Amino acid sequence: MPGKRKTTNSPTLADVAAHAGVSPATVSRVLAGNYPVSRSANQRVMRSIRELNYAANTHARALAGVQSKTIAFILADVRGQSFADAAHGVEQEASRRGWLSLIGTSQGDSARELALVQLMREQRAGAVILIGGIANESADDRARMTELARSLHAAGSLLVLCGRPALGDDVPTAVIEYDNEQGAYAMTSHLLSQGHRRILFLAGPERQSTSMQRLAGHRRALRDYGVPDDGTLVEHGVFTRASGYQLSKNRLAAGQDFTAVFAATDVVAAGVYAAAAEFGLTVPDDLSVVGYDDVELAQDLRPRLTTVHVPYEELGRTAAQIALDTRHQQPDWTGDHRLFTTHVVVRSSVSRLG
Amino acid sequence: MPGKRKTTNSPTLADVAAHAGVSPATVSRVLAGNYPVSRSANQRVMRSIRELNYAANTHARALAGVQSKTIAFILADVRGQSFADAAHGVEQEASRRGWLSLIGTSQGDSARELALVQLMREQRAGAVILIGGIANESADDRARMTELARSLHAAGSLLVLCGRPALGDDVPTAVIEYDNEQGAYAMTSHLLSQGHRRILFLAGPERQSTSMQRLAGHRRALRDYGVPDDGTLVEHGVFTRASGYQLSKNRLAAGQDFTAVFAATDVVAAGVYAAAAEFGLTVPDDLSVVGYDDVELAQDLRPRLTTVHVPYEELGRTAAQIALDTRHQQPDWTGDHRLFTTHVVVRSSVSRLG
DNA sequence: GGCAGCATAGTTAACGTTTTCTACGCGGTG
DNA sequence: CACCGCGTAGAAAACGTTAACTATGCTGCC
Repeated sequence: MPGKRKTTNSPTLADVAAHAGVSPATVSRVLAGNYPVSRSANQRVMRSIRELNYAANTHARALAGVQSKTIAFILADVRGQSFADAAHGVEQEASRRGWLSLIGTSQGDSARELALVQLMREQRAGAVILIGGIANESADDRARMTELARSLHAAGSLLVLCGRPALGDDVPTAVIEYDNEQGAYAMTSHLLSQGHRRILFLAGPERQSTSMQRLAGHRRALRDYGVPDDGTLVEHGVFTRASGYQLSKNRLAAGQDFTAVFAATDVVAAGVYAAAAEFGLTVPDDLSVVGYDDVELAQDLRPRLTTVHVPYEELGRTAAQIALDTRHQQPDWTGDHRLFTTHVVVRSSVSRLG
Repeated sequence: MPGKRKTTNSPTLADVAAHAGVSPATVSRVLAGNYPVSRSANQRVMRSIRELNYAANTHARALAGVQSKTIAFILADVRGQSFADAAHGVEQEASRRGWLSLIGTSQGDSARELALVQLMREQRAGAVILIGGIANESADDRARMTELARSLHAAGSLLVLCGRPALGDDVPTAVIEYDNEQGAYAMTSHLLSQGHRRILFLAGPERQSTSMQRLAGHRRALRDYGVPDDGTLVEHGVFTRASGYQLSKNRLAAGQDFTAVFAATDVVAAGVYAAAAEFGLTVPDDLSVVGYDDVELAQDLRPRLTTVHVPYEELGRTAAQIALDTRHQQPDWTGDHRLFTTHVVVRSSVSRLG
């Protein structure tokens, strides 16, 4: 017997039409609701849809020319609290408008990120949001990303940089940033004003944008205060608790030649707390510790952590808003740029010296 | 002048073909690599693709019959550490195989979850993974979810329940669970063995599956030890730090008639720590506290939190594996079921009484 | 020297929608 | 009473791919 070609099939619009005794066009119209359809036809169609348990095929729909309402976002890792907050902002705003979110994780790798953006482009995502800093981005990587931004824009989509520096003035992207450098500057100033002169800075990866910006802010503050900065008080690691623990443990084992630690991230600071405890040091009496991000954890650490507040969720929400609002711009549009501010949240992890 | 219909357009496969001076079929073959193509044609096509910056249209591809390699997962909120861990497991396994992840958040709402599953079905996702418990699920909701599971399965996709009880024996779903009830039983037994008799249980929402299972385990342990359980030592809230703080603060203000608190979640326990501190109570001397989940935070709380370990990331990874491996089953397939075990991690937040 | 068979290439019919175009009946109007 | 317009319906042409057929030179072998 001649069977159907495919074995597993969902009912199609044509099936519904046949079942309801109308044409496919009518079913489509009932679904879209943008064309007059008689009461009786409408009812029959709705009934058939329910009985056949019909689900429209998004792919066919997209091909036929309807926006697919999918937004993409790419971040290093969903497990980081700050990333998760930003992702939540994006997702919330998107779903509030009935959009679906495609997600990809880059592990902070530039090549993988590029590949993901290309994948999202193939999916015809309405916008692609890049969340957080990126590491080891070569000039070539930047050129390719720029090209992707242009392609996306030409296709009526949009590349959005969230928490990351712009690609260039003439690149059609939206960038939603926060003042990373300024936040670090303010924090180091705070430490300095409390009398600290030897501050160990626990940075992230050497060539990671967020890490570099925070380190730059720290250094500028040192310079402005005329505090020597010979680079021996900077350690590079990754943005994890384990890294903060290991790095500070090593330095402590080698002899404590600093009175404060500025961890590039709150979770790194948590690692510092753990190491300090192992050496019998109490925070902040024996060692002051500060972080960056102001995630919930900062309030659970004892003593509560002094840190820099970053409005991650708002950042994500704004990114989604801009992404969804400013697509389909003029061909010569060259971007939008928002800068959020950060501020120091003083809690109890810094002592006053002298 | 007669312009093109659409204003914003990406180059199509036909454009590439024209540019390279070959037929569309040849371009498709070069891309797929499943058919012999001459060296020269191949090169010309690749060159044209690069010059035009071509990106294949996934929708057209999917329509023409190629699996779109998209997996969907739905959870209550990306911000929870345990959810994030599970999501990470899913995403990692998916992307390792070259699949993309669609994500949706339900805020723990059953109706919204149902709507999301339907949306994912319309997207023709290869599998739909539901992560974490669900609240207020009515019998009707369950019936509708069952129907969706069947539709998904009939279409060659699959519904996967991760960290949530099965829908029924004859429903074609994969379920990846951990022993929620047993973990709570073990934890309460531990508290009991340390001499605690009056234990305040801080549960989640009244009709939330995870919360109910944990509470059930707690109660069974109480029963087995012959400890009275009149329900006055159970409070319902939500799985947040704020909820744990408020609930325990209220009870403490009313007079402390318990020696230990079993928080349904580690972050709830963090709230308890905060409240205890406000009342001048030290953990564990004045009050023992335990949690559930064993997220990273448990190690940063002071004293370090005794809790129940749940392998969230592995749960997520396994869900994705099963989802991707066991699609396209026989029509009469009725599911897969995995049960992970939990165990108590003893740290320093419980004192020995008597 | 004819022809089987192989390596390439092009044609064309799907795939499941949406969206023009047409088409048809019918009530009201000049 | 002819005709216009309106409300409703269907036919058919896209949309951008893939894959099943055809088609066309060649190579080499009997």
